[in-house]
Parts: sequence; structure tokens; C-alpha cells
Amino acid sequence: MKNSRAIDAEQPNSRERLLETAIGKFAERGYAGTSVREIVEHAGVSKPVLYYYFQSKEGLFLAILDMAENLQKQLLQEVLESEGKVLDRLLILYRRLYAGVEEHRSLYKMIYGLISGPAQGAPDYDFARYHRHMINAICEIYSAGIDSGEVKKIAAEEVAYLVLSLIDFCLHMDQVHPQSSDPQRAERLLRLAFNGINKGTEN
Amino acid sequence: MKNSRAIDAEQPNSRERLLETAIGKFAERGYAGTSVREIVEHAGVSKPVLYYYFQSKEGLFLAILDMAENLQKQLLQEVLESEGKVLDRLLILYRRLYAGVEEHRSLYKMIYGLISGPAQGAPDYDFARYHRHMINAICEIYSAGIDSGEVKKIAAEEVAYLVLSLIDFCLHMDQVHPQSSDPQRAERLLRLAFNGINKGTEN
DNA sequence: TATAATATACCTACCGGTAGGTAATTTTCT
DNA sequence: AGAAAATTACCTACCGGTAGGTATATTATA
Repeated sequence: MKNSRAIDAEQPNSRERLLETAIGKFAERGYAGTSVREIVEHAGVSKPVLYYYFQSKEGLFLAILDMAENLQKQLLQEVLESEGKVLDRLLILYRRLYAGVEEHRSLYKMIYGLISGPAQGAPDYDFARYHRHMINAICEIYSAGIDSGEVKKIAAEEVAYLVLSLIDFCLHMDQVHPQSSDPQRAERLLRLAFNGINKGTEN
Repeated sequence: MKNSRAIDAEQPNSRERLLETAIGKFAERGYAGTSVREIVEHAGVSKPVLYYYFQSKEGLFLAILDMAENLQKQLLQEVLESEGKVLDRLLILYRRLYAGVEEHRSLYKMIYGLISGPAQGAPDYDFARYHRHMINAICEIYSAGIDSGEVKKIAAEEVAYLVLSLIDFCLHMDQVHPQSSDPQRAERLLRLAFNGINKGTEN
């Protein structure tokens, strides 16, 4: 028999502690703004442990990005399996996204910072892929709505930009001002855009 | 008479070259990702010149931010003097903003990165102020539209978020994919949001 | 007893910042 | 007007400290 006293709690091992710590630090202070010393100290391990698992600071960074892309891929796949009206499916997308951001707050912050901001000395990486995946998913949802005659025949990409801009913005706001968080805002704005702002448009 | 040969060309002096170079570098690689050596070398001056004019790397950074806030303040003031329909005034805002971004591409990129991303080791600064100024300006424009009965009586801030999210997103896209730049996109999306996406809404 | 996982102690290169000096201009004093 | 004093605008050379990374020894595990 391999285990001694039951399943012995399984406290996160060094590798995972390093990943988690690095995500937090990179999110708060950026890649160049975070030293490997900070990371290993906060994770409670010595420096060679980091190099043992990730070869380099860049390796650690890229391991995090791999993780993030898998999370996004899985999320979008789930959402695309949904059915219903366009607006409802977009709301499902948003809610699922919101839940994901809640669960991986720092990871989202880190990625968002790298998508929107400078490279911070980090290794090259095609961050726009995250954005493209989102646009594609929204296009797919909207196109289905055009096919079923539910929504206006507007270029799906055009609508995708509008929807994504709004979702992104709200998620971002939620992150930089968590005290005035309003998870419903994105949903309201989405409905608003669907119904129109001008007087004379319905609702 | 004090001057010798006319106004002697006045090539940009060291101070301005440092400012310009620093903006470019900070925009591309972030604050912590840019060393003062890089800056002074690219600007063609020696290190103490930077410390002579700006006291520190932080001083240089803050000087840039001062500049940026003044530019924004001036821009919004101009736009708020406009008259007309809400959508038209918002389009004026967007166009003016677009022109400003074109003119100060790197500066905008740097600020945007700092608003959206981690601190990168940069000194504390309330970057959200840029965002608040924008929201306030849009609220003012929209409120005028409510008063004149032109648009729906929706909380102005709500609309401001929608409008800003859209403008921000388009400006940002324009920046990270300048090759597929489409200055008209924001205008189309703005109109789209005003008219609604659902079938049955006008236009 | 082999190997996976860690620690100590150290490396070189570069970081932001400064000490100390100087050529050229401007201001002040006579 | 001309000398003296002060200021401006810059330089080379260097500082203490910290960055990312590693050689080597040790400990735990199987």
C-alpha cells in the first residue's frame, strides 16, 4: 500500500504555489516589475525550485499563458453548445465569463494587462489570439441568429465588436473598481444595445 | 540686440527629446521594462541630463502624465462646446479623440496600458481619472439630449458606459492592429447602438 | 540505493542614481 | 563696455544594490 495516513491533505505543492504566486504578482506589478526573488519568497520556496520546474522566468510565464488559453478554449466550447435566442446566448457567454473571471481573478487581470498594454519585457506571445477567439465565438452566435431570422442582417463581426467591447469594458471595470462592482451592468447594456437608445426604438 | 543669426532653427532640445523617447519606450515596453539607459541612449544624451531635467525616472514619468492629462482636459473642453444632437456630438467626441490618438500615438498607448494594466513598478498615480473625465463628459452630452427630449430617459451614466466601452475598444483595436485600421467602425457601432440590433427597431 | 526535490551560496550583468567636473552662456557689478 | 560671478546644460566615471540564473550539496522518497 502506497499511502501512509489516509490521503494526507494534499497541500498545494511547490509547482502550483509558484504558478499561483506568479500569476498574482504579474497581475499586480507586471512581468518586468516582478522579480523571481519576490515570487519564490512569497511562494515559500528557494530559487532553484523555480528553475527546476520552469527552467526560467519566461518558462514560468509561458506555463501560465498555456493554462489561460486552455481555460478560455474550454469556456467558449461550453458556451457554444448553448441554444436559444441570440441575446440569451450572449448573456450566457457573459455570465460564464464573469464566473470565470471571479474564479481566476488574478489570471484574468494578468492576461488583460498584457492584451491591452505593453510587453513589459515579457517574451513574445500572440495575445490577440484571446481576442480573436472571443470575436469568433460571438460571430458564430450572431450568425445563428441571422439564419433564424431573429436579428438584423448586419455583418456579424460588426456586432461582435460591439458586444465584445461592452463585455470587456464591464469586466474590466469590475476589476479595477471592485468596490462598485455591478455584475448586472453588462447585461443591461447588452439589452440596451439590442433595443436601441434613440426614442422611437422599441422598449 | 540679443540674438545673433535670426531665430537659429531651434532643433528639439534634450528635454523634449527625452520626453518623446521615454513616451515611446514606456508605451512599447512598460515602465519597469524600460531602463533609463535605453532612454538616454536613444535620445542621444547622457544619463545625468535626464536627472538634470526630471530628477528621477519617476519624475520623467510624472512629467509625461501631467502632459497627457492636460491634453485630455483641453480636448474634452473643446468637445463640450459643441452643439447638436446627442449622436452627432458623440461622433464629434470620437473624431476629436481619434485625431488626438493619431497625433500622440505612443502617449495614448502608454496611458492606455497603465489604465488597463498592472503598475509595472511605476509610481502610484490615479489613472482612473482619465476614465472618469470621459464618463463625465459623455454624461453631460447625454443629459442634454434627455433635457431636449431627443433620447430615452435612461441613466446617463449607463449610456456613458456603453458609449465609452465602444469608443475605447475601437481606439484600442486601431492601435494594436494598425494594419486593419478602420476609423469608421466606432461611428458605425455608435449608430448601431442608437438604433438597436433587434429586428423591429428602426433603420 | 537511485532519483526527485530541495537548500546554500554564489556568479555576472545591469539597474537607478550620483560625484565631480567643464564649456558656454547669461546676469550683475563697476 | 568689460570683467566677474552665476547659471545652464551637459560630460565621464563610478556607486551600492539587485536582477536573472547556476554549481553544488543535501534531504526525502520509492
